[in-house]
Amino acid sequence: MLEPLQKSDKYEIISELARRRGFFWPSYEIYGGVSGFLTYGPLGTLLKQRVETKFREFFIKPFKMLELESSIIMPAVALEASGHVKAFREPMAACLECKRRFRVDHLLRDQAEMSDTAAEKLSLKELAAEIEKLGVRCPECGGKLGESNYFMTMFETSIGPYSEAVGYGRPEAAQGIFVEFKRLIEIARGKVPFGVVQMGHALRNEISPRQGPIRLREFNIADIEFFFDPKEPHCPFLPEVEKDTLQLIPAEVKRKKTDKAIQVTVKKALEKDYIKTEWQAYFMVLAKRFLKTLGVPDDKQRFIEKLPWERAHYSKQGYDQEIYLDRWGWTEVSGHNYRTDYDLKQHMNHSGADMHVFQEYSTPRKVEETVVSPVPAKIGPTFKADAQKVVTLLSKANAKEVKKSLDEMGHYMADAFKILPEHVKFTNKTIEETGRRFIPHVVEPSFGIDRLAYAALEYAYGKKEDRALLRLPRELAPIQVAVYPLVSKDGIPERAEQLHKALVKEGFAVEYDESGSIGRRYARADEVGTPLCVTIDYETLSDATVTLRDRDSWQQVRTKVEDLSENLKEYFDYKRDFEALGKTI
RNA sequence: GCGGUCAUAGUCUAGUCUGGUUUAGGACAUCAGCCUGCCACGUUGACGACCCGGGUUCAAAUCCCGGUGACCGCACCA
Repeated sequence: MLEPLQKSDKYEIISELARRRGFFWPSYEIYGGVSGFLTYGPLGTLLKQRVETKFREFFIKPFKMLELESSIIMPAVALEASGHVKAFREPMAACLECKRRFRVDHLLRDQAEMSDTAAEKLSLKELAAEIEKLGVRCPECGGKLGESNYFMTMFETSIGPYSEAVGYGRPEAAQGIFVEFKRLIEIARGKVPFGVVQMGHALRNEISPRQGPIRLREFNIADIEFFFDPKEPHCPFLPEVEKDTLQLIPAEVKRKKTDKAIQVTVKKALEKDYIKTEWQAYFMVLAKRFLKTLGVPDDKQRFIEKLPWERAHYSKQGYDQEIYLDRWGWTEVSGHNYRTDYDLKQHMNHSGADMHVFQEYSTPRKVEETVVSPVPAKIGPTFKADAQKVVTLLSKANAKEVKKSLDEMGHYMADAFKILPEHVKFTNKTIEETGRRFIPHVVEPSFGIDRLAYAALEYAYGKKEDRALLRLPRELAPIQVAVYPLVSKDGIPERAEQLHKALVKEGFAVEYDESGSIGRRYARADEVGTPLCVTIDYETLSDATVTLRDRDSWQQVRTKVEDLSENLKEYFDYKRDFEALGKTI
């Protein structure tokens, strides 16, 4: 009864701490703020860098993936090709009575039982006509609906001062990879499977972003595009992970309107066809392990499949990786989509660039093939001046079609020219095929970096004796080591500064502070997740030893200054625990 | 975008209803001293705020209107 009505949730606590200590805060605060934009302060910038470094170690290095930085502004042609210009807009209409706004395509789906894809294809005029014809009404108050308008969810701009050229802020980093595919595959020396990664900003003009670092208009994304041969979809690393379990909500479970996850091994998920491609399953396991290293335990993670109408336009199968956050419940942190060859095909068709990959067979294959060849001696007299054209046409013609036509109708039409059997001859050839050409398929794990950084903070947050503590994994801590003189007199600060400099030189992220009492400084270090504090005292002056203090246990050990750097390196590489850093005090 | 609630230093907040008693009060944090021999010690001092614009009034942090932003609900989140 006496409990406060609204207990402040972790988001509130974290964002207060984040503002105060410089992790992140809303941008443009002095002008009242603009929602959907976030500024990373000094500590947040470091934290985000650490998350990205971890990401590289986890996904890029082991697979020799290529990392890329392409531009954020994209010309309209590229995004028209990718389908985003069409897909990143929503037809919306307002109810004339209650003024609520709705997505028109959703209304048609729900009220008129029109399929989602059908509704998507309609123009504004056609939508209006359908609404009229089918009598679609406001689902809330039953009022009449007003005119439909598109809301464009990409940021639009123009490129160059006088040009009419339309550009958009990229809504995903992925397109930068597809657009540059030709160069990338060349750099990869033509071999699939291979992965490309792009981390960077992406822009989406969300209608009403409201959740701090969780939903931003400008956000950090890490897209992996992993290209493979659809005829060789086998993932060789699968045995390493197939016994790992995933909390899964496949579409067939989700349709039953339950969000109870089933626990299955990767192997079973593939057998049961819950996950359609091995590579995707593999990356889902890695994603789960990755989140664990950021501090999110297994039981706070799950994967939920997107139903067909929830999926992005390019996706054949999609799972969201969700983690549990105190304020928002299950929250997406990564999306795993099977994009097939959709994007490369689209860019190939629109740009004319060849996006095929050639893969050599281990042994060349012999292929029997019928070839049609023109007979100039007969064609010349028949077609006279057009003879050369006819020869060219016939040499490009498909032998099977020509034969079929001649067999069935007695002639074959090459454009407007009527070809008779005597004009051609057929030969059987054995051709040696050394490989095949195909457009690679792609699975895409795509992470929201801002959400990851936030999740790391939320899961690190805790209290010890009423003091706030960030138990960040040691490789994520913005500041690795703090150097403190026990008191600020008798030459102790000088000795401490000396040590501070030495550690900086060794490459550690070190902080030095001599203000206030030692206890206060420890408390401050705990609050920003600094795992270790080094304290210089009178003993240091006489025997060159220092105390090391552990953030989580507040225990202390004593170690020699000369061993410090080496010991710390091993500690941050997880080769040594805190207790092994010196003699327990 | 709609409806409701709200906006005071770095942070949390008192004051707003009932305009003047306010050079806007406090706590914590920060900074400068003194003190201090290992966990937010004590002490002296300093810095620091009424979201923006308009209106009502002799007088506005306080009342009214508009804007911006935040929170909650609805819608949206491909």
